[in-house]
Amino acid sequence: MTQAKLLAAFKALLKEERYGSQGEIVEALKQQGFSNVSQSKVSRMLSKHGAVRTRNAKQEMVYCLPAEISVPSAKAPLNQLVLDIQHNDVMVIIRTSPGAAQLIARLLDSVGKKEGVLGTIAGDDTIFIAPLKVSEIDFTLEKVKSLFEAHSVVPDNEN
Amino acid sequence: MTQAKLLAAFKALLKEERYGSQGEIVEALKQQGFSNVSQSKVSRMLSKHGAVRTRNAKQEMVYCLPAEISVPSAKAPLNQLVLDIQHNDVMVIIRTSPGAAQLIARLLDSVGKKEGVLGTIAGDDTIFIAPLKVSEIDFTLEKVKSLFEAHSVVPDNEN
DNA sequence: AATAGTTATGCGGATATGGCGCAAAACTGT
DNA sequence: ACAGTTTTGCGCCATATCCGCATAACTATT
Repeated sequence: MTQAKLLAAFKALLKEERYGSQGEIVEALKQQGFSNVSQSKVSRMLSKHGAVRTRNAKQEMVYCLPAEISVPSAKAPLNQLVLDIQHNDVMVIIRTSPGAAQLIARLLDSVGKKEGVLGTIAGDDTIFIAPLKVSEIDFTLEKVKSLFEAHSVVPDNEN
Repeated sequence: MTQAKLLAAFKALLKEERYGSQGEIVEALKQQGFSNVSQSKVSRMLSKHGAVRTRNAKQEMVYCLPAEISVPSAKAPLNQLVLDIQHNDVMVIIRTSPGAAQLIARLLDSVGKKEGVLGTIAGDDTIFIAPLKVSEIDFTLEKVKSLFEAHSVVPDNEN
């Protein structure tokens, strides 16, 4: 859905740490083709995601996401524990909130081969995922991402 | 709320392992004063909570809850990881889904003294909680319970 | 303190989500 | 095949969330 893409773009913008007003964010998003963005919507997105206004390297006041949500709330969904999904040619690496890696890894193990996950190993806040086939790591990556990214489509639920 | 009470009563009934049909469950719940229960509702509650039909000690087919929800879903709230809260005179003990103890303990630490939590130590699926004051452990217990038992609805069904 | 730029929010309407009863279909064991 | 039991599609309703609009609140500067 476009909603998920908007969110991704939104977060990416914040990561750049160079937008000083909500108006600029609206502008940037529209530039990317998102038409349904208004200042009030951006305001709400910002507060919803706990964004803060801080000074970047140039001493400008800019919006950014807090480095790390140290402690999620009791009613937050589990996928919020997944902070980042990286990969190289042969494995996928997930960073999680501190202490959540074991749990998330267990979840990944449970979906297992259907999602292209051969196995996982988890520390405190990091998980290594071995893809079922190294040559098809893109498949694994996509499956893993869709599992955690904000309300993805869940296309296959069948045994 | 009555909804929460219904759920609690429902789970309690299943724990007894002596109800062999959905009709019996409806009957038992009505007996307890819940009027808004229908067979189809029970059917949906059962599947939503992953109840299974199994044989009890008397070899009768009865409904019961699986011993342990091994892996929660990605969009389930964190409080669903808390499976049980016990206590004695001097400490509170929480059991969690496997691998979730570290995470939940961290959450408890973050609420800290305000909620009567002096400190925690966590293994894989168990947490020991030291109350701020042993003499006021009831306070701690209540706070901890309310933190997680807000509502234990499981938004988890697919297939 | 006035001002201009920026942000938060109350309001009302639009959507999305989830729960529910009904009834019929599907299933189960005998 | 049958009677009891369970599931499920459908439509309806309650609730929650989202959103644009307009305006109030706020901030920094002068």
